[in-house]
Amino acid sequence: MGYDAPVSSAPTEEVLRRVPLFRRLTPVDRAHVGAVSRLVTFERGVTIFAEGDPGEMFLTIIEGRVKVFKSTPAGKEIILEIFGPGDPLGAVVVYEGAPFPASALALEPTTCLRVEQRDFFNLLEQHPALVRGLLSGLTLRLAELTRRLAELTGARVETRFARLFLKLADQIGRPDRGGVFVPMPLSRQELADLTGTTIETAIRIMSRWQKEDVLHTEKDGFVILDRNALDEASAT
Amino acid sequence: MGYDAPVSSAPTEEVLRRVPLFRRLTPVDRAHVGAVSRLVTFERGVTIFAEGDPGEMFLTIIEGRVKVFKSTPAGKEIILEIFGPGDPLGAVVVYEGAPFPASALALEPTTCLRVEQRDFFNLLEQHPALVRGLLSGLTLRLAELTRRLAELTGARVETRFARLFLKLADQIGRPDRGGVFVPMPLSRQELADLTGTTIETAIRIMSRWQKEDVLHTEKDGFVILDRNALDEASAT
DNA sequence: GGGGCCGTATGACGGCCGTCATGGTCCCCC
DNA sequence: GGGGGACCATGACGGCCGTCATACGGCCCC
Repeated sequence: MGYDAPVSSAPTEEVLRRVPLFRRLTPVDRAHVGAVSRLVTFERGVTIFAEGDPGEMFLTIIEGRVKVFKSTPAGKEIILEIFGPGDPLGAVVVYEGAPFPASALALEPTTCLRVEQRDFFNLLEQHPALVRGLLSGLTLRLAELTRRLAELTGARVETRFARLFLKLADQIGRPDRGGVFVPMPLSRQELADLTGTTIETAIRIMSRWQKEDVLHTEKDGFVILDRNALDEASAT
Repeated sequence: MGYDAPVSSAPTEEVLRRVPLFRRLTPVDRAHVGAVSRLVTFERGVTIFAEGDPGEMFLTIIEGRVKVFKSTPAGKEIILEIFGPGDPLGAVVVYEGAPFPASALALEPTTCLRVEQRDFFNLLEQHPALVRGLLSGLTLRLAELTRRLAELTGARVETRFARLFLKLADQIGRPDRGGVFVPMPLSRQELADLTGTTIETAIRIMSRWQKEDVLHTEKDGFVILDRNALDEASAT
């Protein structure tokens, strides 16, 4: 097996059951899915697909974290989403011919389930019920993007930071280390890309919050110590 | 027929043929669509649906212009799209239970074809091919939104204005009045909402361009006189 | 005609934040 | 140990642009 290409192997039934889109299929139908799908792995820092690439595959994250981002006309990059296990990648291009509108990069060692576009189409025809899940996912994605769009406008950077951490806290936070621990390590640059600002501004805000014991940065994530302060900042 | 409710009537075969999603159906199948759809009209300034409303219908614009917008947490509004004849409204909520993520308002006297959500679902089951069109539309919408998101970030307001007018020129502009005429009247406030800025800044930019003969505002639209200047500003 | 409202227009002011520059710390690798 | 790179940090400066205030013309309607 080559080491310059992603490692590829057949998925087990147990793995398929963990993919939301395929969960409701009968075991027999899942076997059909398994026959046309492969497990692929990506090392940290590897580009999974790039903006403009032809959308010829459908991926679902099994393990790991992936950032989906887009470059601005000025050359900076803005992070659209950070996806984790169970999230689909490339559902956007399920109909033929459309190129990926954004790029995806593995933030951690990542394993994905890959289905070629043609096979995926056949699956959809055999199982129209899958379409419901796809539409549902696209819809949620659209709603989330419109929300982000509204947020980016006019709000101060600090406000956007506060909202970002509040969202992370609600999604994956858990009580620990004297506050709410968010187990997602992000560099200052990535925080800047998530909020649409520069690294210097990101550093300034994070430094101040560190000093004021609002939010501490740790090796493996962040600890929110003063949620009230974030609520206040997010309201401004 | 009540005057406090939108006027409603049955669509003709000719109207149905003008809806992209139904164009490829056989006349017989279109008759089925016609049986469950109604033509509704909205006067200028009327809210077609509001953010948070339950998504219980699917609309397609037959005639008129509609702005789809979302309010920011600060209470301002940002225009996501301006739709015209043939464009779908509410395709976002085709699966049950999701509320509209944005509001829609008629910019002109507008006629739409309305299909109730339940009927629309039945249509999809009978004609799986329609799903392809829906997925396609949602995908394009997503790509457009990600593009807007990338554009909004970091770019100067004047740059966003230039890009907006260049896009309008490419989409609906035609040579006339000594330049490229864009037949879409938009108030300064609407320009501000489209670019995510304030009305004062919008006025300042438009006034300067008016003086410099880059872009003239007229009753029924805009005339682009110096496309080079816009190209230059959009590159900054 | 006058009053009110809407859209447009213009100026003053100030602050957020982007840009540039510098430096520190940690880690890897030669 | 030294060099280099990645990431974090801090200060100075300046300009874009948001906010506030004011004014003017057009239109509707009493």
